[in-house]
Amino acid sequence: MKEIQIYNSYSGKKEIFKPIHEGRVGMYVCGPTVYSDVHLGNCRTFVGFDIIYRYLQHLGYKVRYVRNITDVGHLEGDADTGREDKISKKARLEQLEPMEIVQQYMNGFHEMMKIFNVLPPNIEPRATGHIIEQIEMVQAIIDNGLAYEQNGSVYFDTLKFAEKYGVYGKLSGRKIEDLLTETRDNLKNQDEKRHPSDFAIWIKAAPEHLMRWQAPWSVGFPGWHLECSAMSTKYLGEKFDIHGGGGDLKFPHHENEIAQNYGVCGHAPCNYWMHGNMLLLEGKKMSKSDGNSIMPGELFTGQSKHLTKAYSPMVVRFFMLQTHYRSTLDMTDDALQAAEKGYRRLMEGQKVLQELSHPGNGKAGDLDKEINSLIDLAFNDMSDDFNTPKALASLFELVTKINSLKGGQLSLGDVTAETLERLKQTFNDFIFDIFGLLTEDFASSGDGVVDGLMNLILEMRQTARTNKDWGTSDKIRDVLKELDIVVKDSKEGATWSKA
RNA sequence: GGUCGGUUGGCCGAGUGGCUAGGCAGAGGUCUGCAAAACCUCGUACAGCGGUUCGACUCCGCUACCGACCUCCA
Repeated sequence: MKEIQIYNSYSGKKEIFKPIHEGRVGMYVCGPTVYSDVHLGNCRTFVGFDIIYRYLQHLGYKVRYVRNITDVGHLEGDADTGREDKISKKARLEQLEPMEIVQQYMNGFHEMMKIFNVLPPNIEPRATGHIIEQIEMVQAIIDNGLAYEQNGSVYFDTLKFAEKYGVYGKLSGRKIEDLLTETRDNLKNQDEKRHPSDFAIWIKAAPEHLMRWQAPWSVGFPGWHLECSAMSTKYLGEKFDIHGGGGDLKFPHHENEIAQNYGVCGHAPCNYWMHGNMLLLEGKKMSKSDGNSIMPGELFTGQSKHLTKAYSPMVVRFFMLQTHYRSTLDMTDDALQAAEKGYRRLMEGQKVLQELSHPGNGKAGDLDKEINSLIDLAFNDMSDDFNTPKALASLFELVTKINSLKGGQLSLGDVTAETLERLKQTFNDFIFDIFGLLTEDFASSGDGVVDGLMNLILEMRQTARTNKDWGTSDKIRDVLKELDIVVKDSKEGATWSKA
């Protein structure tokens, strides 16, 4: 199997990927909290890990991909004062059952993932379905002396953890000494925690709190960080390969997750931590709570002050591929327009390629070699920490070759049949399997009537052209153009597409 | 304030101690009845100031600006 390198956020270095069990990968990615509609920033993370999932599978790994749904335990605002779970709050505001809220937004999330052609995970566990496991985990942490109970709530003892293992803060680059000195600044918070950095793993429910379960300490609900520890352990084991999520989850979420796993079994949950970078809008992180966000729906309709036109889901997906997952991506209308053109060029190249047929007796010269090395390069780039923009660059260079082969600037006689076949296979693999792009048929409305009419019109225009009746020919082209239909003439005849 | 990251041509975005990223836009050309498409050629970009080096956009330091995290966040 091809060797790949992964940037490990925990070590801060690229490392050669070695799965725990040969040929298999266990991957856990933090999913959304379903208390409102997903925005585009959320989508970027899941598209990013979708590509990783797809590429690992393409390489032949058997991947168990677990992505959770957070449907309880995610506290609003300051956990010390607010004490209200996001779902619960939304339910109260909207006078709905919490599960109704969860269902509504979970459905919306799934729909959006489908629109972006994000593959569903193998397991999509929900926090509320794993309360027992979480309670057991709390108990285990208490038994190991790393958590304490206070008035029915249970807190993780970060100081003890830091003393015992010395790793608290490593993922997010925090220093334990800083945590210690924090104490005096926080005396004002007359809360139940022994130390400000301690965090709740079980929370006693206030009387008005809707989501609640019976536990040894109180009737309450689990802390946010706990679910991921419990569910990843349940489905992937105490130690698995890759844990991913958005970069904004590093602290406190992932840091605390690591602490919890140590608290239960004395070691970290996974070997590789991967974090996707943020999607920016107007140079600032896209964030719902700051009001700086675009919803996918706004993008698809173009109904946003940030946009001049609508963009299709695949254009957006392509747009995301043009940037490495670890870089921030600034979304602008200009950039989307460029992506749209690029996406179409790539897909058109793919179409042209698949229509090429080899005349036989091709020779393996420089062109042949060049094509093969561009293909190799594309795979090597993907294997180097999933460098999609670089792989894409190679594909675009190949698109130029493909167009030249079609246009006659290059000859298929200089390419072997095997190479052409390999090229076709590579494009299919990359575009559909790895990048997960879908064809948006610009040359068809999906409506047989329109296609039929268009064929008729183009035939009539061809007749006019044959008779050198340029007036008629150009009129047809001009009128179609006003209808946003572009006619392209070539040696084989005219084709059309929507602008 | 603390920690970390970034600053690449008109725009978006890779990457490298000396060798073309790529996409979009722009200029010229080929093809074409014209146009579109396609193909070819082109701009010679790496925040600023120092340093290391035969050589730095790439390494080091300082400065400026931007961002992320330190609260809930993908």
